[in-house]
Amino acid sequence: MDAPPRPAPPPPAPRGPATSDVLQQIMAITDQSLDEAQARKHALNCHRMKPALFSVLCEIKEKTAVSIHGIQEEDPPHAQLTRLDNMLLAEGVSRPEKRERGGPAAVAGTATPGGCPNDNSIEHSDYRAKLSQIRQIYHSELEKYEQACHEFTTHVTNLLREQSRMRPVSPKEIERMVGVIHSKFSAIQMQLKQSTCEAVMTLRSRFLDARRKRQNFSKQATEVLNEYFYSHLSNPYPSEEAKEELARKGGITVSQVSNWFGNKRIRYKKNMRKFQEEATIYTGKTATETTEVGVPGNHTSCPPTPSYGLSGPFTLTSTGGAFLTLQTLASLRPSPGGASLQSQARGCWQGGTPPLSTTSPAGDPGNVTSDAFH
DNA sequence: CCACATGATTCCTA
DNA sequence: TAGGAATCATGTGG
Repeated sequence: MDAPPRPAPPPPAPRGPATSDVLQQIMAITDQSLDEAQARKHALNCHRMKPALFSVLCEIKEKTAVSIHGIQEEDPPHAQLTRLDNMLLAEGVSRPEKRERGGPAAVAGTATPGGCPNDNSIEHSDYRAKLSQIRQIYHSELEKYEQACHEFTTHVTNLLREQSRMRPVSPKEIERMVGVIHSKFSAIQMQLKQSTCEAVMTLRSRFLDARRKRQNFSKQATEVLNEYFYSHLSNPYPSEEAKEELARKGGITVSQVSNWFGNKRIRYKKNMRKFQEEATIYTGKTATETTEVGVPGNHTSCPPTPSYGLSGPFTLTSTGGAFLTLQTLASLRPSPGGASLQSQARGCWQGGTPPLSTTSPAGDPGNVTSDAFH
């Protein structure tokens, strides 16, 4: 039935027998020891028929390679990678660590007008430290991956080049292999980027977005704010400059100053009786300071908000205990020059309506202390 | 644990 | 857009 395959059919082509001979030798190599194989390899390399055989193999390879080409490539995870990259860039992770304004000074003077909206002094610096940690880890890992990728690529390329002496390996094939390696490594990189993004997000939610996480202000901050508040009781609307100054002095942010004044005004108005004692303390305090420094109403000595002007009501309130009486007095006082700014302001803000535009905090610093004009 | 104090946020208005 | 009012959530003292 089945005739055994003929060992060597005599093909007409002149190189027929030679080819099969070489092939047989190749096959035999696997059965031999390493040294033997090495010697055989060398012999094969020097064989006069080697170039011919090689070209045949190349031809076959060329044909099969086409079908392989179609299979590879065409996977666009680029979109996600771009997203991750953008995210990391936006979070400041991708950048190699940017130095922010003055190191230690940044803690003391955190009032940074026009700064980042989340500039919450200590907490923010803590956040930055953690972010910096993440950044460092990210970059070191990235570097490791890149190095590994490079090493592996070089290794594989060398291997293929080495092999190209034995079998047909086109430069294109090497290129393709390098591409495969790169895509594998970039998949790993993507994972790294993804987990870094997650870490940053967690950090954000823990620090910056923890809205309700609050800390009571330092004593100094509270004092600075209270002093300003009670010395400008007739118009407790600090200008932007005044806020900045208060923020600087209290080691808090401008928005915190705004919050504080907003809360204070409303709580004071709601329960003046409760704040009476506090008012006495601060007005008394400012009074002494006034005599000491000689700049009433400006115990915070904020240059941009020269609330000089021996504010009528303030001068009076500075006598201490007569606080409520003074309020009444102030509101009843006829205003010289027609515009009873202070009574207006006072009447307004305590009466539940916002201050008139004439005394609006948006005005120049001088207006803030409109009570100082009398 | 509770009540109160207080900083922060949200919504609304002028 | 700043400020008022209400509310939330945390800190703090008893």
